[in-house]
Amino acid sequence: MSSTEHNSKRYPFCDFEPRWQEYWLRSGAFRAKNPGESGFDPSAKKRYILDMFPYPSGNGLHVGHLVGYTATDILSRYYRLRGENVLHPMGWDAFGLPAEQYAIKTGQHPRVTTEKNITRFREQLQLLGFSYDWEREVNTTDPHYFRWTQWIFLQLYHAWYNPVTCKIEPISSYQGKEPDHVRLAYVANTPVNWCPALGTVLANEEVLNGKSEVGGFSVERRPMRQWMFRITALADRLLHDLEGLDWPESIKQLQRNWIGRSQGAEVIFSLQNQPEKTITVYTTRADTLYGATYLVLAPEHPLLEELDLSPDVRKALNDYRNGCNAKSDLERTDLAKTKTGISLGLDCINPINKELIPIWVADYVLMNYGTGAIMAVPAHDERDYEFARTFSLPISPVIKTTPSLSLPFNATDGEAINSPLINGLNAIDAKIKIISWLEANGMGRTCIQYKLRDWLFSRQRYWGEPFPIIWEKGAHRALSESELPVEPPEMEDFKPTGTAEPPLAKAHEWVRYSHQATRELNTMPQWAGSCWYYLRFCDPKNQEAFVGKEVQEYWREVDLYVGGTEHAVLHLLYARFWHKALFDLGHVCTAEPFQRLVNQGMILGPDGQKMSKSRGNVISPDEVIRQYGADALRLFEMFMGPLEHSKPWSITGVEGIYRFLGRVWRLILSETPENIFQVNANIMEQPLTGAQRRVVHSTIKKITCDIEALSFNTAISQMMIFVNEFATATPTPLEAVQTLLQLLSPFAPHLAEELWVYLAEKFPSVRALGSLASESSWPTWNEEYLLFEEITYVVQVNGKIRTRLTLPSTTSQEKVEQAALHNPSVAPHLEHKKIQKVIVVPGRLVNIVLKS
RNA sequence: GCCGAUGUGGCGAAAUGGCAGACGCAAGGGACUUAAAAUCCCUUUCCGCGAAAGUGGAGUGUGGGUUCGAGUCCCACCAUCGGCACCA
Repeated sequence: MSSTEHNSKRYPFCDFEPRWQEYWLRSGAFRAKNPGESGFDPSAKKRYILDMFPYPSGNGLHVGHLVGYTATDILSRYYRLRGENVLHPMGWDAFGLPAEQYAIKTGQHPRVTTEKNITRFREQLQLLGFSYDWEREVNTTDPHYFRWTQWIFLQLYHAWYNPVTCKIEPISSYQGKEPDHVRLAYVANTPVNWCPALGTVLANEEVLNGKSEVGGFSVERRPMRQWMFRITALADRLLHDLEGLDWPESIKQLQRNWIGRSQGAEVIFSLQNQPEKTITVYTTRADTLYGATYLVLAPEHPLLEELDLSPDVRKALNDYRNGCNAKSDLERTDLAKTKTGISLGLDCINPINKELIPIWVADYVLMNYGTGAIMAVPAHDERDYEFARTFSLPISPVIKTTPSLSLPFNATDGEAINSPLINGLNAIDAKIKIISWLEANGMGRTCIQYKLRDWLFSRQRYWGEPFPIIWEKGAHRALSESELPVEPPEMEDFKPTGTAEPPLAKAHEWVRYSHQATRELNTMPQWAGSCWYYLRFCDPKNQEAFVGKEVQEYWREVDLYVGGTEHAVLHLLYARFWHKALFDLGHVCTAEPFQRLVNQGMILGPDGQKMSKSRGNVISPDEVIRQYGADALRLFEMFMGPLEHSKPWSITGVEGIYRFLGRVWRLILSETPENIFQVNANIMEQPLTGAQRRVVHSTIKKITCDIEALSFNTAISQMMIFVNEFATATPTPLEAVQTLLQLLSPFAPHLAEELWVYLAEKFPSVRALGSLASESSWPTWNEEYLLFEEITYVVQVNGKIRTRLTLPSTTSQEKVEQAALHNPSVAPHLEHKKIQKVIVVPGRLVNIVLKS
């Protein structure tokens, strides 16, 4: 190749990068072999390395998406060089709202735009030389894929949670009369998050501060008939099994908070004069029962319909409830500062002391947590305190105060007072005593509550998986497996209907399943496809099962899962739930899907702000690759800093990495006057000097350890040190450069592959290691070669460095100490002082401590 | 308010309790060149003293503590970011 052709380039990446990408693709270099396939090696360790698959948006990828993908690619290539069987697939989470909304705007069918976007995403990923096994590519919108999404839905529909075995079991093991009441997938008519702007309902997890997570539209609560998943049945296992996972503590904590387990008690209060009517409250502070001075019901509490109220109160109540209904969730929380409520003019009886306390209705009590009713202890609860002050209700302390505490305090270690049964006890013992009293008297029991709600699983959309469900005479019925997949109808107009009715209602022919039965009109949420895609990757072409049994037992769980924090409680919780259900039903062999999770940090724009189209600071990989090549982009993404950190993009940083790769190129090749590249005449098959051998072996060690610790930035630093070291070495030992290429090949695979071929052509010894860098093996180091003959000790007096001392590494500690004490730069600092002690850290330093 | 993460040069960062700032960027100076690009070399935490080689001191968000020795461990606080938020 002529250098004029690439005269602005430091090395001809635009020639060899596409060439290697094409070669890898064509030769199937990164195919992972399944058990039973020819070439499958049962002795090789399996390793499943997974990226969170992307939603193929119309904008293409930006450089921030590539951080995680590059990291997993380096690991995959590294483990392959170590002889492991690496599963590293990629696919598309392609159902979803943006495609549908774009379709509505432009009239293009979402299938068309999705197909186009996927093509673009795939091209972009291939431009980076990622070593995905593309034969395993999956697409959630492909009928061959969502057939199995629907199939899994049917397994969950035909299952229930058996509270005796604490397991999910086929519905056939249910002995009761109402299987529809216990199914894991069930229909409920409950208040849901309805988003008028999106024309659909949303899961709790998709609503932030009363706004939709997608688009930020306001969300209101209204009762609708919807499909739900009984995820709360597994709340305890979802919580408990976090312990065994190698996930960032912060993500585990996020899930724990979301599940929100709390242990407390239900206490039964009966109404004065209507003893047959009772109110059950939930409290975590049973020890403060004596301090309850009133009781509060949520405005939606069903008991309110049954109570005998004076006409005035009934009217006031209705007004108040209407007022609450009109408020969105956002308003209800915004107005948190001032408490509102009305008194019912009724009293109930505190079971512990038979005192009469008034019943109030207030919207600071939520119907969807606990029992929708609380006992208010204003002395020791901020909210109750505020409410009591607003309405001049009595406040009676039942925990001993100290000078540092003022009302309301909720001390958990305080001593109970004014509470005859438990006076003097601490909170823990007091709780136990109160609860056992309540249980003994039939007035309450211990109880566990979760913040986690059941998962709202249906959406009023077109571009999603239809449910494999039909309705007949008001009852739902599952389709049989042989009727899968249920494909969405071809429709011209899939705009929201403007009512709660899903767009599929407009496909009149499709809707009619039979003379008597109609199809379910809702579709599944985007999470459905991503709940199990990691299983399909193991066996993507299987026509008989969602994943083959033997294959699943081989690949098991994902060993390393890399993605962003934004999925901390959505995808990661939902997928764990499906996985556990499949586990209980015997379809998978592990209780958890993702053993190790790593969150890559965000790449910010060059301005330090989050990359976004509106800020105009989005960096596209295409332009970077055009100027500097894929290897430079890959290497820079990893060199920027720790994988988990967010950091701003810097084009001069890419420049620096590009220079480094140019140095590697010139270390190995030189250009003839005829503009031909050939192996540098300096490179010779000759032994390393002791010092060189130390550099080579310490580099192997550092890079190996750093890759395993995911510290790619320091691994790259070490390569730079290595290159700086050998740049001036004449002659250059072949072993050094060949090792460098092996170490570099997971990071900058194109360049390493290209240079390896040059070396292999010239030197048979290189050829013998592998005709390609990617076909050689990962180098190993020898600890013996890392030792120095001489060691430089730092000599400190009272912790301050006074001199350095170079001694043979065999020098004994006593000799080192003596040498330090008698050193001419040290001696003046010791004059007229008494030495208290001398600390010698072997191989490192001497600290002389003087008496003060 | 609660929970979690992070705080080190001009910037990205590095440092099993043992030489703070490796590696890279940027900046400045030099070499090569008619010139530029590219490449190579040197300097660059701050404050003193020195013509210079040097040399003295301070320094990892703030204040305490443990230790011969702390960026690293402990306590308190501050700031930034992320999550949750009337969850009884």
